[in-house]
Amino acid sequence: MLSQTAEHALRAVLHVAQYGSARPLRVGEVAAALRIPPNYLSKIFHQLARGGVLVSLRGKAGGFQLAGPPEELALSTIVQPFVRVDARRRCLLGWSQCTDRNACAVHDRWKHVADNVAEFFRDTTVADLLGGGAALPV
Amino acid sequence: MLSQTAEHALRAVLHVAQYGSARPLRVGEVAAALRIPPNYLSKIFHQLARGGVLVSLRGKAGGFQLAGPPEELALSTIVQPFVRVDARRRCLLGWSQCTDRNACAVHDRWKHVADNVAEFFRDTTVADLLGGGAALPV
DNA sequence: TGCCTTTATCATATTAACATGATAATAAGA
DNA sequence: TCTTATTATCATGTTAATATGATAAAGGCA
Repeated sequence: MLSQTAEHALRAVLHVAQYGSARPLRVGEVAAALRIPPNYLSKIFHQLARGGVLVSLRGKAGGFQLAGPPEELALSTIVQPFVRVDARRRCLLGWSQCTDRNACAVHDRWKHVADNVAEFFRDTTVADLLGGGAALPV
Repeated sequence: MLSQTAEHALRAVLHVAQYGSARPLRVGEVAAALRIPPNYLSKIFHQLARGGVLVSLRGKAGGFQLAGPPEELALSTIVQPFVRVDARRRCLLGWSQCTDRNACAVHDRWKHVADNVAEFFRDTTVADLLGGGAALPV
C-alpha cells in the first residue's frame, strides 16, 4: 500500500511527534529506535523538512521537530512527497482518460474504495494516532 | 495500488473474457490490442494458466481462454499470483505483530479501509464488469 | 514424417526503489 | 578561532520489478 520510504516517513514522524516535543531529535536517535538506516532516514527527514512537515536545526543540540501542531498534520501530508502522483494510477486498469463521465469497466465500483482510502489519509492526523493510547510499534 | 504486472493481468483477462468466448486468443493478439509487450504478457498468461484462471492451447488455432465462467472469477483470483503476500505489509506501519489484540497506532482506523479494499477484489467478478455495459479501455 | 504455429522457458537487459558511504556545510560552545 | 555535533548533499552500490530476445517444446495438419 505504501512504499517502504513512505512507511519510514510515517513511522519516523509519529516518533518525532511522540518524543520530540521537549527537544529536537537527531536522525541517529530516531533511526536507531525504529531500525531505519540512518543515511536513508536523513534524506527522508530532509524531504519532510522541505515539505513543511518537520523543521531542522543544525549543529549541536540540533535535530528535527514537528513544524506544526499534531492536530493539523494529516497523514496525507506526511506521505505525499513519497508517492508518485501518477495519473495513470488513479484508474485501476491504468486508463489515463478514466473519469466519471468516461468511465472504464471498474470505475464506479473502484471509485468508492479509492475514495475511502484517500479520505483515511486526508482525515487522519498525527494527533488522532497519538491520542488513541495505542503504543507505537518499534 | 496494483503493480504493473497485476494491472496487465487484469486488463488481459478482461479482454479474453470479452473477446475469447468463440475461440482462444493468441498472446500476440491480446498484447497488440492492449499495448502490452508480447513476451511479457506471455509469461503473465502462463502464470494465470498455472493459477487456474486461463487454459492454454498450443499449436495452430491455439491461445488462451477463460478456465471457468466469468461469474465465478473474482478479481482477487486474477491478481493474486502477482501480489507478494507480505505479512509486513498488512500493517500500515510495517509492524509484523500488528493484530486486533496487539494493535499499532493506526490499526483500528486502517483496518476498515483495508478490509474495504480486500472486499472489492474478493466480491467483484469478471462478469460484474463485463455486464455493466461500460467499454473496456485500450 | 515434416512443417508451421503457438505456448513454455531460459537468459539477459533496463529501470526505479532502496540503501550505503563519504564529504561538505552549518551551528554552538569552549 | 577551533573543535565537535549535527544536517545537507553527492556518489555509488544493491535488489526487485519490468521488459526484451532467443530458443525449446508441443500440437495440428498435409
